[in-house]
Amino acid sequence: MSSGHIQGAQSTYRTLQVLRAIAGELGSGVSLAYITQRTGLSKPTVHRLLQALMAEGMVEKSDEEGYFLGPECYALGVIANQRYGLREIAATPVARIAADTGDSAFFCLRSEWHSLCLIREDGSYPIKTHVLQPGTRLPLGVGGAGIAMLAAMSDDEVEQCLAANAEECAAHFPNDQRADHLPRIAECRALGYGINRGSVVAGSWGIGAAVRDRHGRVLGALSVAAIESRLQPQRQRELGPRLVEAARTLETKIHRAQRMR
Amino acid sequence: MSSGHIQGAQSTYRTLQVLRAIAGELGSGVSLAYITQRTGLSKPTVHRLLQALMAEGMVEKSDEEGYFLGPECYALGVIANQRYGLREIAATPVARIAADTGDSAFFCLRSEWHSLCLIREDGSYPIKTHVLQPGTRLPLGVGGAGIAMLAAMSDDEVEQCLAANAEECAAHFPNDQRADHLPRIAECRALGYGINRGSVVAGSWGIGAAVRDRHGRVLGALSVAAIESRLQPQRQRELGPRLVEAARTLETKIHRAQRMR
DNA sequence: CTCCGTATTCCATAAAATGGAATTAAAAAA
DNA sequence: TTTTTTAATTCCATTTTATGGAATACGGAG
Repeated sequence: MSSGHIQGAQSTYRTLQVLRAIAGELGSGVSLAYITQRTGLSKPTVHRLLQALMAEGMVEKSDEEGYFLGPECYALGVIANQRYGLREIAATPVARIAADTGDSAFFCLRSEWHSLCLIREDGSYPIKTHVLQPGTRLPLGVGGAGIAMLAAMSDDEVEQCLAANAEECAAHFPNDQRADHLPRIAECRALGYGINRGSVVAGSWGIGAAVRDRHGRVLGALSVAAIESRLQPQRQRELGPRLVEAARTLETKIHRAQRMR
Repeated sequence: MSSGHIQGAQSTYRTLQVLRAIAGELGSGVSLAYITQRTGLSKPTVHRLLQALMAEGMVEKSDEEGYFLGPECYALGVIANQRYGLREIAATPVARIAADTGDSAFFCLRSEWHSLCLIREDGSYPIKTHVLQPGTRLPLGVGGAGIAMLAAMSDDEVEQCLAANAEECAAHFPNDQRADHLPRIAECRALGYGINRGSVVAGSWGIGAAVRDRHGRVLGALSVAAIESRLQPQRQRELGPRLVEAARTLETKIHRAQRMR
C-alpha cells in the first residue's frame, strides 16, 4: 500500500502491512485469504508472517473467525498511550465543544489512510446523528474530520490516499469518489476547516479541523456533527473558526506532552 | 530475546524486538545504541528497522530524547482494545475487590516477560502502598501479580523468563534473583495464588492470581496489595481463594468477549 | 583544533525470504 | 456417506533481501 522505500526493510513493511490489514477490520477476525488479497502478498508469505506474529502475541487466531490483533498490540498501545495519551488530552476540549455548541463533538485519530474515532461527546441538542461512534473507521476525506485531515496533507499524500481508498470509497461511499474529494479539499484549505455536507449519511453534516504533531504530521482532527439544518452557512462560519482555534490549543498541549518525559 | 523459531521470518522477529525494546522503557525515549545493546542486533540493522518503523508511524524520534512509540502503535492498541478490552472488562472486578477488601486492587497485563499495571483501584484503608501505578512495568515473578503469572507458565517458559530478566532483576531487585523466584513459584502453584512478601519494597505485601485466555496463555493477573500487617497468613488464606475465584470469573468474561464479534 | 561517543552510509557477501506448485484440511454440495 | 470446492499449509530451489564490518559524518566537551 504505502510504497515502503527504506532499503533493506521489505519484511518490516510487509509485517506492518499484515498487522494493518487485520486492524483495518477493527475487532472482527479476518481470513488469511483476505489479508493476502488486501496486501497483495503471496499466500505463503502472509502465512509465515502470521505465524511469527502469533508466536509473539501480536496476532491471535480464533477458529471461528480467523486472525485478529493480540494482547501484545494492546500492550503496545497502552505504553504508547503513556506519552501519546491523546485520548486524555483531547477529552477536555471535545467535552467543551459539545457543551458549548450543543452538538456532538469528536476527536478522530489518523490511522494509516483512515480516520479512527477515538472520542465522542454528545451535546444537549436532542437530535443527534449517530454516524460516528468511538471505534468507527472511515477513509480519510470522508466526514468532517476526514476532510480536514486529508486537506492538511501534501498533494502527494492526498494522491496516495485517494488511490489507497478508491476501492473502499467506490464500494461504500458513492458520494466520495475522487472528483468529490478534490473540491472539498480545496475548500478546506481555503477556510481552514472541512465541511461534510451529508456525504456519508444524508442529513448528517459536520465540520472538522486537523491537529498536527510537532513535526507537522497529521495526527487527527476535532470535529462537530449535527443535522443539516443546524449547520447552515452562517453557523459554519461561526463554528469553523472556533474548531480551528480549539485545534490549535490542543496542538500545543499535545506538543508539550510529547516534549516532557 | 524470545528465540523466534518460525523459519523465514527473522526480520519480523527483529522488528518486534526493536518495538519492544522501545516499549520497555515506557514513555521515555531510547537511543539507537540502547536498542542495539538491548536486542543484540547490529547498529546498521537497528537503524534500518527504525527508519522503516518511523516511515510507517510506529516509532517517532525526538531530537532531545530519542525514539519512542508513535501514533500507529496507539491506533493499533485502540483497535486491539475493541476486541481485547481488558481494561473495561477487568475494571468492575478490580473495583469490587478494592471495595470489599479495603485494600488496593490491580489488574496487570502480561507484556513479554513483564507485568504491566493496567488498572489500580484504591480501597478504603487509609494506608496505601504506592508501588504499582497504572503503567508500572515489573519483571514477571516480581510482585504478587508477577509471581502468579510466572507460576502459571510452563517450566520452560519460566526458564526463558528468568534468563531474560536476570540482568534487570540483578540491577533493581536484589530480592528477586533466580533462587528467590523458584520457591515462590512452587508455593504459588500449590496454593493457586502468589504471595509477595515485600520483595519489591519492604513492608509492601501482595497477593495475585493469574488470568488466562481461552487457549491457556497467561494474559495477566488480578492482585491486591497492602502493608505487611494486613496480609498475615490468616488474611492470605482468606483473600487468596477470593482472588482466585475472581480470576476465574474474569476469565470466563474475557473468553466470552473474545468469542463474539 | 582534537578526542570521543553516537549516528549514518556503503557495499560485497551471506543468509533469509520468496512464491509456484504440491499437499492437506475443512466446508459445501451431491 | 462421497464428491467437489475452497481455504490453509508445507516444500524447496531460486533470487532477492538483509546483513554487519568498516568507513564516514556528526556533535559535543575539552
